[in-house]
Formats: sequence, structure tokens, C-alpha cells
Amino acid sequence: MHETNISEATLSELSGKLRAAGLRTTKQRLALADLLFSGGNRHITAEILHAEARANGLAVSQATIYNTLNQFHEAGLLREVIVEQGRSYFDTNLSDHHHFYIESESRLIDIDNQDIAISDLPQTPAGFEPAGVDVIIRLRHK
Amino acid sequence: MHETNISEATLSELSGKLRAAGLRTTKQRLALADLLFSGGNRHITAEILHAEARANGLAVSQATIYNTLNQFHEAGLLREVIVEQGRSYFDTNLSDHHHFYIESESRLIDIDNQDIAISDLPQTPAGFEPAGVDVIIRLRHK
DNA sequence: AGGTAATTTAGAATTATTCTAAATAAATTA
DNA sequence: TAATTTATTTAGAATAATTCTAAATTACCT
Ligand SMILES: [Mn+2]
Ligand SMILES: [Mn+2]
Ligand SMILES: [Zn+2]
Ligand SMILES: [Zn+2]
Repeated sequence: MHETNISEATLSELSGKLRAAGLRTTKQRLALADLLFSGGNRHITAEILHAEARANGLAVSQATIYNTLNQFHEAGLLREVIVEQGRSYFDTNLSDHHHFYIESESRLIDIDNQDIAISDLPQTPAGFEPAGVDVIIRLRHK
Repeated sequence: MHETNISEATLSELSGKLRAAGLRTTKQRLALADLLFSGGNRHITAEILHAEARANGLAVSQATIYNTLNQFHEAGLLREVIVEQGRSYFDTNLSDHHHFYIESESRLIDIDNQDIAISDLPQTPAGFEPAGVDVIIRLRHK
């Protein structure tokens, strides 16, 4: 039995992910990576991740939650999604996609790249190049 | 001579705008409205507006800057643009348009609706309706 | 195992924004 | 116009997400 309830296979997979990112495989990072990457894709805030970690019995500080999310983001393991003032969402879905955002529920829904077409892109201002295109369709209850 | 340096014509135009929004025409609102609406369109933060107001000799508190931006926004005189974590931009351009965002300069550039085409919009989730579509093209130095 | 550098952490600090409650100013009424 | 009512402004406190600091702990390498 482990300190955590991560399966042997998942554990070595997650370890590899951390190593590849140049990050040491600590108990905290493994457990957070498991929460983030072992299920389906997720859109998650620091607050939610912290709550989930604690609910799963992991003693982890707020600082580590933020450090880890930022390190994973810098390493390209997470994408940051900015849709509301004040707090950041982190997205485990690294594919080229866009979002619906339901403000009343603070919820993001993926829009596959194939399900949207942006054409006639305007000329990029001289000296700059596109670093990413974010499409956010804000939704309200009908 | 006025307490402010707003022209007679502009003044009555701005007063009308405030009245139409159900807001009293105060010295502060008139001066801020002049900064916001009397030149070309702008993308502005609370901090920048406050600095400009003070630079123009208007004694106005931080609270009033925030109150005014929020009231103008609620009244539909300003659009809010969220592109970075932490702070909001307010946009005087109410036409249907999108944005380039130069993160290194904290600068927004308008993309006219005619210069971009979003087609094949995905089906909106049941029970919801689109409240707005934001396209942000993030730029970095080449 | 021992040495070194990375990581974690509690708690303080920071930043943008909102709130509170008292003073002031605008609008309305008499 | 004076009195009254209601909205606005404001200083300063409060809040909320995030980052920083510096000390303790842990991972990794030899
Ligand atoms: Mn980040
Ligand atoms: Mn607002
Ligand atoms: Zn997503
Ligand atoms: Zn704009």
C-alpha cells in the first residue's frame, strides 16, 4: 500500500511527466498531477484543486497549489484560460480548442477546433506574431 | 470659465449620456466621461483612468473611478474586456469587434468585425443562449 | 549515508477591487 | 429659494486571489 491511492501504472506515467518537465517527483506533485491528469480533461481553479486535494487526504499548502499550477503551466502541461476577472482557470486539454463560458455557474465547456471556423484572420500588426487565439462564447440561461 | 475645461457642446452631449443612463451629472462623472468618450475609442484600466484624471487636475477618489466604470459598464456605455488575470480593461468601442492583445505592452488593438469571420459556430448547450463572443488574438514580438 | 539543491510551507505581503459609513452635492418639493 | 430627499463621493477598511519570504523538509546524486 502507498501513501496515496494512485495505481502503480499511473504513478510511473505521472512520474515520467514530471521528469520530462524537469520537476522532481514529490508526493504533492504526484497527487496533484493525479487529480489533474488521471481522469478526463478538466478546467480547474487553484481553490477547487486545493479543496479536492484536501478531500483526498493530501496535506498540501495553498502556496504549493499555486506553485504547482504555475510550474505545470510553464512546462506546457496546463493551459491557462482567462474568462473572469480575478481568478484563473487551468485547462488540462492541450488540444487546439475554444470555450463556452457559463458565467452564472463559473463553468467552462470545450469547443472542439473542428466545431468552429475562424477565417479571414486580420493582418497581424508589424513586428508581432500570433501566440494564440482564444474564442470565448459567453452563455446565459435562456 | 468652467471648473473643468470641457467645451459647452461636449458638456451637454455628455450630460445627455449620463441622464440617459439614469445617472446624475456630477463634476466627477462629467470629467471622467470626457476623458473616456471625447477622443477616439479607448481601452482603459481603472488605474490609467485615475492617473489621467489626476493629471487633468480632477480630484477624484479611487472608489469613484471604480464606481463610475462599473456604472458606465452596467449602463452599456462601456464594454469590459478580460484578457489578463487580475485587472479589467474597459472599452469605449461598443461596436461588434474583437481584439489583438500584446501582453508585453498590456495593450489591446481592435479587430473590426468585418476583418474576421467566425463561422460554423457550434451548437449552444441546451437551456443557454450566447451572450457574447470574444475573440482574443494574443501577440508576441517576432 | 552525506551533501546539495529543490521543494514545501506558514504566514506576511501585494494588488486589484469592493465595501462601509459619514460628508457632500444634486434633484425635487414646498 | 429654502427645505427635504436621495444619490454621489470619499477615506479608509475589508476582501479575494495570488505571490513572496525565509525557514524546515525532502529528493536526488555521489
Ligand atoms: Mn502561470
Ligand atoms: Mn462591471
Ligand atoms: Zn478547455
Ligand atoms: Zn476594443
